[in-house]
Amino acid sequence: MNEKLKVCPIRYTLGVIGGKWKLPIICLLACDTPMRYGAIKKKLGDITNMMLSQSLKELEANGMVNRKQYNVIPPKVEYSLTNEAKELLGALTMFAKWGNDQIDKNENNITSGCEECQSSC
Amino acid sequence: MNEKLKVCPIRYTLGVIGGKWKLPIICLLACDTPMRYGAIKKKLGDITNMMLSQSLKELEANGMVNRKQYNVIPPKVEYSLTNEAKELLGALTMFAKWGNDQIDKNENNITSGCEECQSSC
DNA sequence: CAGAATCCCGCCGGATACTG
DNA sequence: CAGTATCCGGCGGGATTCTG
Repeated sequence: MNEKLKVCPIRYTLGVIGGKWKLPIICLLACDTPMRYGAIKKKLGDITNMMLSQSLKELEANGMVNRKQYNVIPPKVEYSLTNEAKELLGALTMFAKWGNDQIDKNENNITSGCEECQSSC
Repeated sequence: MNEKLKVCPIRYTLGVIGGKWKLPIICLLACDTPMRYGAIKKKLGDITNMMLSQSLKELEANGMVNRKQYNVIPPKVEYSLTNEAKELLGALTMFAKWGNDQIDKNENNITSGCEECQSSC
């Protein structure tokens, strides 16, 4: 992601939101209320500290999340979506709609909530 | 993809178009002219037969491409996008636009064509 | 021409333990 | 509370070879 290469913009986008956990995190933060590290972890349920901190770090590096650190003890850090990230939500909604249509078409007895991020996605 | 699971529709969508080669293939076929196996391979350049046939097969299984086989010798097979796939192109365009904006923002001396699929994506 | 079969490697992501 | 450090297995994808 940080090399200066000619790259397909779609693949660039998928690189930013790709991987197993970034999308669920973005969905969680889409509610527009800053969330603490522990709260995100609790919502996602089975993510490890390793994966969560790494995913958040990469999302931050790509300008997707704001990290606000309060210098208190015990530590408190809040994460929220950047405006750039919010601009992606529209496209994600289209993906969700398309995905739902396909799921309904292929196998017509499926419930279509987002299990991982526990939200509407 | 074929298990009957509650699944996030966005992740379902990314599952369908995910992987290294499916997106370039879709971009190629987006021109709306059916393409032969060999033509796709030639355009993509460095894809192996393994990856191309596997990607096409999975795309077909997920209702993304039509496979038209002419029973002649030597074999001739043409691939094209299904209507379902075409419904995704709008969302892909949004992804491309967002990706371009980000690329321009982060590193402002980059050309933004799609190197892999040789098309406008 | 349009693939299938096999073998193999890198790395994404998981488990566990530790810390300011 | 909010993370690091280290080790490790599985699997996505590549190289090569073969065929109807």
